[in-house]
Amino acid sequence: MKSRRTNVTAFDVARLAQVSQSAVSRAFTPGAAVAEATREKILDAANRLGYRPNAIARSLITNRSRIIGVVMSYFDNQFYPLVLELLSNELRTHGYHVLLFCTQSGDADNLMLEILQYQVDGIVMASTTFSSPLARSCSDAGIPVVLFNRTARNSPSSTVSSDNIAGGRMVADLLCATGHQRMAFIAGLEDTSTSRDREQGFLQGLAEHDRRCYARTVGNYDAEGAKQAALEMFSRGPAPDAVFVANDHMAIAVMDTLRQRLKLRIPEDVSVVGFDDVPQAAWGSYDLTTVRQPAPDMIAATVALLIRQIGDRSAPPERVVLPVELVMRATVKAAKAKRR
Amino acid sequence: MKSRRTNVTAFDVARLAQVSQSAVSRAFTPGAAVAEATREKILDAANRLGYRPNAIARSLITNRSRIIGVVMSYFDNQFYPLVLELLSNELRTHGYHVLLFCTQSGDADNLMLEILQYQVDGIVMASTTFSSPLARSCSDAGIPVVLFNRTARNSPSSTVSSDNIAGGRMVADLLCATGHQRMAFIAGLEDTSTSRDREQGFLQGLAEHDRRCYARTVGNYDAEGAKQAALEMFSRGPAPDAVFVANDHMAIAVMDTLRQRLKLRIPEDVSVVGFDDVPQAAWGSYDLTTVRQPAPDMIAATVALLIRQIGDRSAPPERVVLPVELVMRATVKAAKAKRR
DNA sequence: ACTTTTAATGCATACGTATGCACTCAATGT
DNA sequence: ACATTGAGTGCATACGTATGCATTAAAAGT
Repeated sequence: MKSRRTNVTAFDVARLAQVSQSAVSRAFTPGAAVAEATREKILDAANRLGYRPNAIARSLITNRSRIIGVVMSYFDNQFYPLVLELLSNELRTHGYHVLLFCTQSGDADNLMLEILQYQVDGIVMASTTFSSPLARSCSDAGIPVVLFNRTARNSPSSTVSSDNIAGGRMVADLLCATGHQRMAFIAGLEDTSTSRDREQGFLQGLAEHDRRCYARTVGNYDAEGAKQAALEMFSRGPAPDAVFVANDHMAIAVMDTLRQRLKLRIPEDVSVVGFDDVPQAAWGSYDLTTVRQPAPDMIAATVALLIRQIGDRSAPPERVVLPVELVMRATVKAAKAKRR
Repeated sequence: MKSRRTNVTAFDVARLAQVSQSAVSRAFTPGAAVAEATREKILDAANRLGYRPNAIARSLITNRSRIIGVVMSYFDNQFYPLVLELLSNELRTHGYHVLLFCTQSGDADNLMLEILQYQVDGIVMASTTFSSPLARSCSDAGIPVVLFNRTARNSPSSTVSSDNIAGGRMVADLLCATGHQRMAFIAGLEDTSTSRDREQGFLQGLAEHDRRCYARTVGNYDAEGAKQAALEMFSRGPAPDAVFVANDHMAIAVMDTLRQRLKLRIPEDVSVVGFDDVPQAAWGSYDLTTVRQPAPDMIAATVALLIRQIGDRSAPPERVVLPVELVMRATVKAAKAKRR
């Protein structure tokens, strides 16, 4: 019937319930001073009219949008969609909602300006970082920022990640303990803390066993890149007998390449280890030994951090690092029981 | 320094640029009447102060939030995350942003009420439907709703899907042409239009070749469910020699189960066909023959539809159906060149 | 040179809600 | 019986922007 959007306002409800607009507002504000009788009268009228408080108007006056901006990319790496789902649900239980921004590398700064226009109460940057000036401007504006699965040195932002260094070291320990000789690493994006830390931990772990990394190529956290990196790595000299790949998404592409293109058996000819423990790692065709990131804990920490900092704007940034766990499956050759 | 959120307003900019607040507003409104000189003066002042228009306040007065509510679930089926990414990007090029709601089946109605509070300009429901009364209340409120990858009979909502029926028929044609004898179907969720339509098309296609469906179980669009469905299907009587699975996500789980648990070879012992063409279908270990949904086209149609209906609230709902394409890979046994 | 049109600008108001303040009235204390 | 408290309520205003209207200045037309 009506061509214009039919906005039922608090005034309409007030008129029907024979109270003031203030009373209506209070009826919808938990903990506000309203008599139980009038509250019910108001809720009744509201239902009758199909009234829902206008979150936009509410945000304007409270200066709280209850919206969290989330910046994310690499959706083809299943880790991130699942994180997004967990994050959305966890935020929802705390009364917050997700305004989503996808970015293909680079324009994170422009994107951030768009986010800020929406007066978000906080920002989660997953698989992305942004320029220091911008980070500072958020900090100045009192908007908490959490870098998820990334760390940054000179940033005023908080950080939630898993212990990538320890994870890398675990892989080194495992491969050494199982008697591998030529252990290689396929890196993700060179400028990400995850790839750097996993590599660093791996190298440290090898060093503790008096070993060095036998070969290294770069896959840029991309399936196609990983395939090329694997081919390159196996195209010269004696082949590695173990490859640590910086994440599962690449590790799976590497496994396919080793098997189909190079006709290698896993783990008989070469062992493969990944990182993240995405669902596909457990699929029958891969059964990939990997390092599990505690996604639910990371999300819980992220949300807790955000909420604390929203409540207290002067709270200092924190850096949360959560423990990882080695998941033993079928892509690492067991140690030979040899005694000599 | 300042402990409160430091909100630079249009008035601050106006004062610095020695103009009125109206002028500032117009400087940021494309196509508004401002002299080029003053516009530059204002933008200069805005930059100096770090001013960004407050989208919340703007929404309040224009009655346009430039936010689209997106409801989505089944993130472990890679099809949906990728759709989400495409959708977000496409909307962004049109000046819209995504408010994301994840739902684990059932509470779609409650969720919708939360969405409506945010005065979204439109709603996309992917992999979900909601109650008719609610659909009607959106329609009454003049908020366009697009059901993505779902169809609904008596709904006032628009609909974008691919031609699932034709897809199912293509699979039937393919399996018949390649000489299969016992062709089976593993369904998704029984109450989804996608599963029903794909099955219906499959059955019609078989009927046209004077064939019937040899066996049928239900996997509920879930990996574990698909595994059980496959085991059940192959546990009694002569095994099927071809299985059409309602989507790739399940088809992959089925392949793993057939190979590892039942020691069957694909396609020598049994052919498998999926639906969607998710990235994993092309992975080396699967190389799954499947029916491709034209995700980019579906997204483009969705956004176009939304924008048209936002512009003209009285525009009638539309039902867009886009063509699918058979992607031949390696999981269907080629026809024997037999003449007798 | 005078009128008519057009472009820029400012003023004032509206969007829908939350909240400080003042007020009423019933309940409690003495 | 009176003072005191406290809970409920309404009034008025503020949040930051967009926009109709009136006004002015400049350009265009004759």
